[in-house]
Amino acid sequence: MPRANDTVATLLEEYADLLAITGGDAFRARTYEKAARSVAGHHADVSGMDAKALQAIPGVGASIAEKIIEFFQTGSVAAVEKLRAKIPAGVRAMTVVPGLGPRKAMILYEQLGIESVAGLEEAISEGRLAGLRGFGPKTAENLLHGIQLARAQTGRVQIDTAMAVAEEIVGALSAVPGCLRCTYAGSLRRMRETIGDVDILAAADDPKPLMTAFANLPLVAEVIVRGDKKTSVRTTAGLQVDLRVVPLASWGAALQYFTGSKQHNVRVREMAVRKGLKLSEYGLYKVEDGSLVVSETEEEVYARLGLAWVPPTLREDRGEVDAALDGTLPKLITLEDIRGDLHTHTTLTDGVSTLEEMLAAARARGLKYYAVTDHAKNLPMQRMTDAKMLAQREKIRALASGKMTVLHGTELNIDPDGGVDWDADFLSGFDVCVASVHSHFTQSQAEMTRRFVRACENPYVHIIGHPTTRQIGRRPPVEADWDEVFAAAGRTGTALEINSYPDRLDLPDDLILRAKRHGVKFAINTDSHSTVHLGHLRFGVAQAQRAWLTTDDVITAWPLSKLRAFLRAKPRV
DNA sequence: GCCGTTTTCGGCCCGACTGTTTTCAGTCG
Repeated sequence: MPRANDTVATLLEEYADLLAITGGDAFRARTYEKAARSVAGHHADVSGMDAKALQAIPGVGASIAEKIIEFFQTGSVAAVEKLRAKIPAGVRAMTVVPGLGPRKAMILYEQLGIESVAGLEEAISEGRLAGLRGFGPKTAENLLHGIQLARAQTGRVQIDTAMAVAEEIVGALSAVPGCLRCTYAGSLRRMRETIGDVDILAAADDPKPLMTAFANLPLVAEVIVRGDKKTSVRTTAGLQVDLRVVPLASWGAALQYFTGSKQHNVRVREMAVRKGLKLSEYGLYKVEDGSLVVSETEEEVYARLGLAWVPPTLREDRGEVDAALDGTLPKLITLEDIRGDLHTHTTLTDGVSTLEEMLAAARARGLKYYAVTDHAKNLPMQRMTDAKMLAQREKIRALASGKMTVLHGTELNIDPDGGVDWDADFLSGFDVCVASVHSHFTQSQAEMTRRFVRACENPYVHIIGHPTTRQIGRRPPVEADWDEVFAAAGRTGTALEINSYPDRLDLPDDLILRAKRHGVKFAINTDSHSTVHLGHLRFGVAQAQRAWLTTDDVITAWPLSKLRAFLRAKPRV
């Protein structure tokens, strides 16, 4: 089950959207949005909290606390149900289309009766929007483009969503009597950035109890197919999950087979054929007499083919089979190698956890160093000032103690020309500066490239944050000549971020690979806005693995002294 | 609806961009 806080946050978000669509007080809608973010980022579980405890959460007052309690007691909230009855779910769903907000969605519904993305697409192609106030030809064109963008994402979910489902199922099935082994495989084990469906693999002598337990899990909405070897279900959130049960003797071969990727497996099976062997999900066999060679562990299967065991994150047919053959697979960076985080926020800007809470949570995770990098002043909505920044620095210096070194930094805004928020004098006061693009996403490729190159050339910019600025499923990456940007980063000693946030994962793995060829170093950061986001680090590390990175490549895996030397080297550019 | 060493009422994250309008509404970060 999802975290109770996330369930509540989803409900509050929906209520905020419905308020906005029905044209209620905009500030009221925003209040619910804020409360949703705050609840999602709250460290303690809200289920079972009383009104007093709930109201201690910032942004939650008497009314929202009451609704949360009502939700846990009755399973629903009357106020939400009332608005749900007024507005078809499809109207809200239409606002996933970029450029279509609540006001326009409501106009489309009221004037034309449109209540789905498909209905909107049809209406546009039939020209039915013409004449509708506020919907000119350019708007229609932009909406069509937005629909394409939204559609490209359908059917895939963010990696954290899939992981939560998979870990819950593995946990539940592992407890079933007779279950000998259970784990997730497929694209989730390879840690692809989004997941189409979840593959669960289990080993048992008798698959029936596992299949029954699986089909009866609380998160299962529908059983799609049910058999002895395989059962497929759809979860209440619409995610397809396949369970395959194999004999323990086939475990290794099955795990290898169901982890994929398809292209990787094709390459591995070619190796088998050349050795007079045949590889299937049941094992590695001799072609001549059909006798079983090995099948119990993945390591054995790879070894018998003359290959080193290939980490799942590398299994994409990007040269890993050859590397496994001649023993040149990299020693991949792991979660345990990470020593620090250089991009995090607090309540001083848009975080929902205080400085003290963030530091305590980071310490609890055993980080050796941690940079607080709240937004800089040129992002107007953050209302940052020089005085606030300096006051935060004083506070950090006063709080700093113990085994974790706290660095004071900021997340600068790269303006359209490549400049940043402050002058050299003020910038020199920071221990570390991340610089990110937060506006003017649609510049030409040449302008965007120059913008990034100039930012790299700034002696006070140590890290470029979430370089492509994409938001998976919502906003495409900006267009730049990445090789030119990477060359500038390499030349100037500017690290590029691997942002671990599940809807960013930015740089993506293919661009990390390209950047590495230019000698670029990387910072795996969480961009945490709450203590619970610190756990996203695993997803950033996985993207780094997929790009073959080792600890040498990642500055946040370095000891503090080496990191400091890297940061100090920058102003001499 | 929330919140307060400016306020228990009256603000609230502010500004830019876009397409549409002929003075501005909606969307976005």
